[in-house]
Parts: sequence; structure tokens; C-alpha cells
Amino acid sequence: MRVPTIKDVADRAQVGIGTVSRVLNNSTQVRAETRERVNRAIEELGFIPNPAARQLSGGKTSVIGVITPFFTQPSYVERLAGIQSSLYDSDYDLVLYSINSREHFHNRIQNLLTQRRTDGLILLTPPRIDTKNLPELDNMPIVVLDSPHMPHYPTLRIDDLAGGKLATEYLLSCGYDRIGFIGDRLDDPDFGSGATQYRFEGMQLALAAAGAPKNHRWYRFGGLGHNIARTHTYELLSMSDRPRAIFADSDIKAFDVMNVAQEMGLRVPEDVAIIGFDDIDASRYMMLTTVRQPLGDSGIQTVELLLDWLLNKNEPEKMMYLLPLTIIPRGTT
Amino acid sequence: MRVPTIKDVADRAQVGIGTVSRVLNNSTQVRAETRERVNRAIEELGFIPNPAARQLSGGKTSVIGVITPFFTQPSYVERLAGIQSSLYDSDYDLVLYSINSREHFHNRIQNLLTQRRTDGLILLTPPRIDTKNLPELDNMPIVVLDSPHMPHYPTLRIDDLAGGKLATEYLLSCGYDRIGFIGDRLDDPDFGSGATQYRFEGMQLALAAAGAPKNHRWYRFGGLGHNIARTHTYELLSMSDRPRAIFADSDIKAFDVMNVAQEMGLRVPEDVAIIGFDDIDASRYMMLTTVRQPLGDSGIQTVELLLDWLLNKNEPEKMMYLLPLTIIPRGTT
DNA sequence: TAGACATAAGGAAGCGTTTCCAATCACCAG
DNA sequence: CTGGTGATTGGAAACGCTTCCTTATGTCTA
Repeated sequence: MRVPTIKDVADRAQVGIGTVSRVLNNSTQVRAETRERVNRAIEELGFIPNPAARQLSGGKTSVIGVITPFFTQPSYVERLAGIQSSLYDSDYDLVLYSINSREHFHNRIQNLLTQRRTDGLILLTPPRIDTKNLPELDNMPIVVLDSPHMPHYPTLRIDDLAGGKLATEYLLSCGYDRIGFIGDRLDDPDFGSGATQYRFEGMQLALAAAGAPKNHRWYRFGGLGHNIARTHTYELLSMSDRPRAIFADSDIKAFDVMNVAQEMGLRVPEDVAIIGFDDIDASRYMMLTTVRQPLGDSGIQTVELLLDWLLNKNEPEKMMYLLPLTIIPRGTT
Repeated sequence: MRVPTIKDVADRAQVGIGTVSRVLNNSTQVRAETRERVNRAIEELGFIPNPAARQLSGGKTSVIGVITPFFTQPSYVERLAGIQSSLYDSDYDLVLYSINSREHFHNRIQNLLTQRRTDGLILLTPPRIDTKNLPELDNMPIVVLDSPHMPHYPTLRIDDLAGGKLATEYLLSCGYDRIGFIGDRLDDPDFGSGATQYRFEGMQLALAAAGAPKNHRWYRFGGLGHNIARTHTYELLSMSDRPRAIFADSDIKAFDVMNVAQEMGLRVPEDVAIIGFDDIDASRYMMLTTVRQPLGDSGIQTVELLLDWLLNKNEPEKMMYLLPLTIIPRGTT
């Protein structure tokens, strides 16, 4: 059986195709009785508008694109899951674009903006790029999640400085005063988001406020990958004046710290306390104390902002929306 | 500046639109010289074919749909990541459809088959449905990953029976003879894949072959969710003749087992050994001994099969492609 | 009752491709 | 030189929708 088209609906409802289209698009210019008749015909035929035709004619794609790096990392997955779940009941499809580098990101967004394959875009932790080269950026609703690099667009993110303070204050309140830090390199040209830097600064502020000791030898800033955090941990914990607690700027790194500590025969938290950052799902199993940021919720809120923009033309303010942070005390402190 | 269309290319290359289209679609019916001229014009204008028009006219969407349940579970994410990475260099976009129930799955696939929003479909762990109601299923290339429920389609999956044997034989070879089992309920109407059942049967075969003791009180089949596995673990480990080792049919459940054992003051593996199934990323951090199935690779292979089908018309055989399993010995045995 | 104006509805044009058919051209055999 | 054949090309039609323009139908006011 052929897939029914708008023409079939029009014939069955004894109206013109224009009227059917108006019913589909909730135009007010239709008499209630006519609308009813058309809806019945749609129902009876099981008519579903052809998305390609709709897109070609009206420019609407019913697609929301999500551009994300590091698709495999749990914190990204959890944000993505939030996005997915919010889109679930909408009429929008979610297209996933994974990127590996700043260049790739630039190409991808350039393409998407010119090709108009999507009605809106969610940029998950986008790298720093020169948006001056993207003149048409303003025509497409874009919401940024977890990045300070696109201040001219609505952005949901956390206050990393406050997060660093929070973690440190918690460690201090537990009685640990000598605190080490393990984070990303500060000047990553591709994906450096400044998160590590702010969290570290927040830590320094908290230490200063409490009059706690600082020691630059306790602070390590590495690249990505497991081994670097492992190496740093080993170095820190081998010192004669080793830190009494370690603040890792992500839960994944904190797991490495836990592993290395255990391999070195140190007890957690008796010999060394550990706090992470993110509160990914696995942290619960690892009994890791951490700073929770609302990963799933942040995805949900991002979609809400974007849908309100697309559906109700409520363009959100181009500002940073700061998300709440909380300490989740578990077994490593 | 307006986005260039095929007409602009045709004008600039001094040819007709049909010729441009033939060049775009690699038809052989174009003189080499003409083809060259057209390609230059495309290059100069930065022309990119409009996907919507293409789809409306030619029926090709350049989209591959992935239908997956449990989007948040690590094993699914890892499969998905494999799929994503393989699609990365192709011209296909990946659209993610998450489903919650068998009904939802049925509706979704029905819609996709009639709407033709995708050129091909990957079904990740689809539930058991009545495919008789989907007469057009045969028109759309579909590859199934991790499910025995669609035997009339090419399917990549593991041999769960062999996996159960493998895990059990390994535990026996470590000297643990009293072995418990924690798995899903056997008759889940929605997503029961038979995996638990086959893994359990494999275990029973291995026990019988080795003459090891069996005890039905050591075997628990629960539903989804953390608490059920936790409860079962507690029950098992509270017995006076408690099992010396526990085989959990997923790593996630094994984590619960580890947690409960620890809370009960039991040492792993000295008091109770634990083996999981899947080898998700987190298992490495948890030092969990487990049966590794190639999650990421399975996604890659699925895409290879599908792309070969779409691009080269190599329709794969409608059979089960069995993926290899290996024991990953770590700290819990 | 007539004119003005709002509301409702029909349907052609247009969106940017692919594909099909017809036209043209080059070449060859007879 | 003529007719036939295959390769190459141009461009109309078609895909299924939205939108705009037009016409028809009320409805209200003076």
C-alpha cells in the first residue's frame, strides 16, 4: 500500500491541500468543523507528513544536532542521556555528531550552518574557536553546554571556581590540611575549557581563607589519558611530605588515584583521602566522595531552553546559566 | 550569500543540471572532460547538495538510525561508541532513537519503516516482537546487534552459552567450587534476550562436566535495578553454606555484589570471589575479573556490515555472527 | 439593502534534487 | 552518402510539502 500523502488526506476530507497543511501547522485560519474533518481523515489514513518534503518546502528539519567530543567519557554520556530523554517526547530527532579536534569541530559547525540539516544545535563542551568566521551563526538557535568559550550564546555550565572551593573546604572540614591537586593541562589548545584552572584557583582561595598550607610540588597538571594521572599520583604519594588528601578534577582521574594508592599499599581514606569531581554513575560503585554536578539535568535543561526557543520563539538570554554543585560524601574521605 | 544550488553549478560549468546530478552520483555516462569541468565548478562554489531535496527526489536520506534501549547503561554506550566511530568517516548521519518498552520499539520501527527517514537501521538489543506485522521490513537494510530475537536478519552477537561455560570453568580452575549465580529474570516480556538463561545453562554444563556441586539456593534471577542484585547478594552471602564465588551475568551486577560483600565485611577474593560479564570500562577501575565481550568492536563490525550493504549492495547473510569471548583476570578472583 | 471588511478555503508556485525521455553527436558499415 | 548505433547531454516532470495569492462566504454597519 502506498504511503498516504497530503493529497489523499485532502481528498478524503473534501478539502484543499492548503487546508490540510494549515491544520497540520496549527494555523488559526481553519473553521473548527473543518479542522475536525481533516483530523479524522489524517487519523483514518494513518498519515504522517513526509519530513523531507516538509524540510525542502518549509525549511524545517525536525532535527536537533548535538555536537560532542569524547563521546565515550561517562560525563558526556550522562549529559547526552539527559538530552536524549528530554527530546524523547518531542517531535525532534537527535543527530549525533562526534568530533575529535578543534578543526573538525569548526568544519562540522560550518557545514551544519550552511547545509541547514538541523533546526537547532546543542554544543556539548565545544572547544575555543573563532566565531567571527561563522557569520550565519545567528540564524540557527544554538545552546551551549559546559563551556565558557561561546559567551555570545546561551550557555549552561557550572561555577568551576566555586566547585574548587567547595571541594577544598570539604576536605579541610574533614581535617585534611595538606591537599594535593591532579588535573588537566592548563593550556590545551583544543579542548581546554579552563575548568581545571578555575577549580584549582578555587582551591587556592579556600586554602588561603583557611590558612592551610600550600605546596606547588603537590599540584600536577597533565594531559588526557589514564597513565598521566597515574604517574602524577605515584609521584605525589611517593613524597616524604606527601599530601594527606588529593583533589582530582574529574572522577575518572580520581579512580586512577584510588587505584594507584591501593597498589602502593596505602589505605583510603586512612592514609590518603580522595575527592573527585562530576559524580558520574560509576562513582557510586567506587564509593568515591565527589563534587556532584547535575550532568543529566543539565542536558534536560539545555533541551528545555532550546525547545522553548524553537517552539515558542522564546529566545533565551545570551548569558551563563550556572548549575548547582553539591558535595557527595562517600567512602574516600 | 545564497547557498549555491545545482543550477548555479550547472550554469558555471556550462552544462545542464542533469549532467551535474550525474557527476554527483558517479554515473558513468559523463565524458571525463565534462566531469572535470563540473567538479571544478562544485569546488569553486563550495556546493553541497541539499539533503532534503535529495531525499525527496531520490529517496536517499543519508541517515542511519540506531534504536537502542537503556541508553545510559555502559555496555550500550560502548557499543554505540563503536557505531559512532565507524560512521564518522562515512557520509551518513547517525540518528539516535531511544526506546523504553516493547510497544515503544514496535511503534518506532513501524514509523521508521513507513516514513523512510533512514537508509538503514541498527537494532541494538531489540526486544522480542512479532515481525509478521512489519511487512515492509524487507525493504530497509537492518542489522541486529546483541539479540537472538530477529533470526531473519543479519545479527551480531555472542555465544552466551559458551560465555557461561567460560566463566564457570575459569572459577573452577581457580579452585572455587561452590559457585553462585546472579542474573536477570528469565522471562522478561519486554527485553528478555535469553542471555541470562544461556549463561546460566553454560554454567550448569561446566559444573556438570567438572563434577562440581550445584545448589539451586545459590542461584537468583531478579529484575533490573540495583537493589535486586544487592538483595540477592545479601541473601546468598548470609547463608551458612554460602557460595565461595559468585558469577554475575553483567559487570554492573558484579559491582553490586562487590559492594554488598564489602559492606558485610567479607574480603574479595579471599572470602568470596566474583566474576562479571561484559568488561565495561569501569570494570578496569573496579579491578573486576570478567568475561570480555567486544562491545566497541561489535558496533564497528555492525556498521561495516551495514555500509557494505548500502554502498556496495552486498547483502549480508541472514545469520548469527558470533563474536569472541575472553576471560579478563583481575583482582576479584 | 448595499458596501466594507474579516474569515475561510482552494490551489498554483516553488523548494533542490533525481530520473527519464528526447535530442544531438560521433562513428561505422554498407 | 545514408541509415543505424551507442555515447553524451539537456531539461521537464516528479517527489510532498508550505505559502502566498485569489476567490468565496459570511457578518457587520450605516
